Amino acid sequence: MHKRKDDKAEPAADMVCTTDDLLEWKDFPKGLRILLLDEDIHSAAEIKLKLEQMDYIVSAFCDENEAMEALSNKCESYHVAIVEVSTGNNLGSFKFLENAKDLPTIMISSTHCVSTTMKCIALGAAEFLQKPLSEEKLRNIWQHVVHKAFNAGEHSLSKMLNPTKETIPPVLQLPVEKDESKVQTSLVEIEDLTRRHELHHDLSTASDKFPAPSTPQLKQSGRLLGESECQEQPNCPVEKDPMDHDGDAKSVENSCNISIENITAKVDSSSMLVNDSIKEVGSTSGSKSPNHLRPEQKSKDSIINSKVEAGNPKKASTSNQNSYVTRASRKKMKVDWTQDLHKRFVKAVEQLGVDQAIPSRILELMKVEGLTRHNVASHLQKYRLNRRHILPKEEDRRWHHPKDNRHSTPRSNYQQHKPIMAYPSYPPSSHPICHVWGHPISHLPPPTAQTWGHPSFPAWQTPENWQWKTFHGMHVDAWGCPVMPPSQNPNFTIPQMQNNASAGYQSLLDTTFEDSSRMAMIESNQLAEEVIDKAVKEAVDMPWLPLPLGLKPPSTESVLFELQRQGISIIPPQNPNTMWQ
DNA sequence: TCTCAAATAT
DNA sequence: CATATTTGAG
Repeated sequence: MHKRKDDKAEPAADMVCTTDDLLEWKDFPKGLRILLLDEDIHSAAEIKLKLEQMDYIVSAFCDENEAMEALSNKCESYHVAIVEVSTGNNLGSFKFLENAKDLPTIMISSTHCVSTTMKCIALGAAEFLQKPLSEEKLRNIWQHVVHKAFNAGEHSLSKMLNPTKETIPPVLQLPVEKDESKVQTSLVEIEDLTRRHELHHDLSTASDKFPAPSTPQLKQSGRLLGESECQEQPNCPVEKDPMDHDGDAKSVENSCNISIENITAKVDSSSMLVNDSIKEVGSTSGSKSPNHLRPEQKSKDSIINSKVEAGNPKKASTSNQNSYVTRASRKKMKVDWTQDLHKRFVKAVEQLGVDQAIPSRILELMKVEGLTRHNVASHLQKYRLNRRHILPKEEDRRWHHPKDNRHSTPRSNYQQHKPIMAYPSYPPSSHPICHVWGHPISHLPPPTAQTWGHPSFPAWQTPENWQWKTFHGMHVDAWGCPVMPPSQNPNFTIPQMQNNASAGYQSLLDTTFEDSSRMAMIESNQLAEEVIDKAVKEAVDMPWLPLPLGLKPPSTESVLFELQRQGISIIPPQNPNTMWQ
């Protein structure tokens, strides 16, 4: 965000219009000013003509530099840009695109190239249209302006209503949040706005109204809304800029604060996973779009825009028509506990100590925008439940695998191993376990930062399958037990993993013997003298039994010597040879 | 506020 | 039908 502004002395092409402007704008799309850039003069003329027939005001350019110049000079003059991407002028077009950061830019091309499209979108293009441009497509471009205004409007409205508070509504806007009111306000306005435009465009098809741009859009933020659902999530639409809100005491923390949305985004780009963290309960397709757009795009308002961009307009149902906004605002969000989110959760829990982990604190520590205490509480409930079920077993298993201790991290308090004395299997949380093997027990927040893994990507977890439902064998670990030393690659095989059920029994068998003897050793140490004495005694008393481990039969010489010492010089004739053999 | 348990949604 | 998450009560 900030980056953008600093980067290039952006010709304040920003916010060409706001919701207010739109409200004032009587016959809205009419008079929309469009900057058209197409190197092909004919094409340019053609498009221009079409646009003008729709009462748009068009400034056509065939030269990219001219266009850019125009942009920088009279930036305020355009509401939207349409830029042609031909195979020959790729670079130029992109340059323009990059330059027109704050101007909704629609890329057009006669060639269909996914990667180019991707690139455009990634660079912040609002849409990518393929030639020939249908009238419908062109007619719809005004929607980008609305989206733009919409997003900006949220900012300003929020600001106005609550200058000190978050400028931007939390990504996840829940009904209970205080922000509700102001958001609501903006929603109402927007809704009103939409109504008015519906009147104007009465004749167009329903899908023309609100449904997004004509081209199926990528959800840059990695989520798709239900196809027939509202395309925008008025209450959670704006990209959170950590620095941008919450100027108060929390500001520092906020640097690592993260919205659910952002978490998702990060995951998306880093692990190629697309997980929606929160989605509308009602939204139809939970379809995950496999789009991994480069981070660059984040700079622009792309995240917002893209999110705003709806799915397939053709599917837009009539239900959109009335109060889609209102409905959206009411919609309950479902928190999807992605591995990332869960990771945060677990981290928080561990920091607090499993014992003292309560929803409110966890929530604080997690620093996830929009997440509510309820959400956390719920998850905590499940978390505890799970541990209750799984840990005992796990402990049992570990009880037989003392050596595993070597790898367990101090933090994994609930992975602690059983004490020597058997005790009913309770969740470790209910009683701090004393460690037999001398491993540090810290259910308390380790003072030092993340010692057991990368903050955003603890290694102990297989990203894709953090949920026990997916890989039962991984449950315990998946539930956040840092069982392995930090590693660079979250996917590599971890020793601990092998000891989980999922790894099968082989490893169990493999280690049993060693573990047992290990145990024996330890016990021996503990009872050192007793044990040794006993062993010796047994050996002496019952020479016919195999000698205890570690004891060797005396040498003939030493025996003879001892006998002699005791005054027995004559060895009994009875099979002296077999006596010790 | 926290927890537990029932209700719901996927 | 099972599981995950929300909702509601104590």
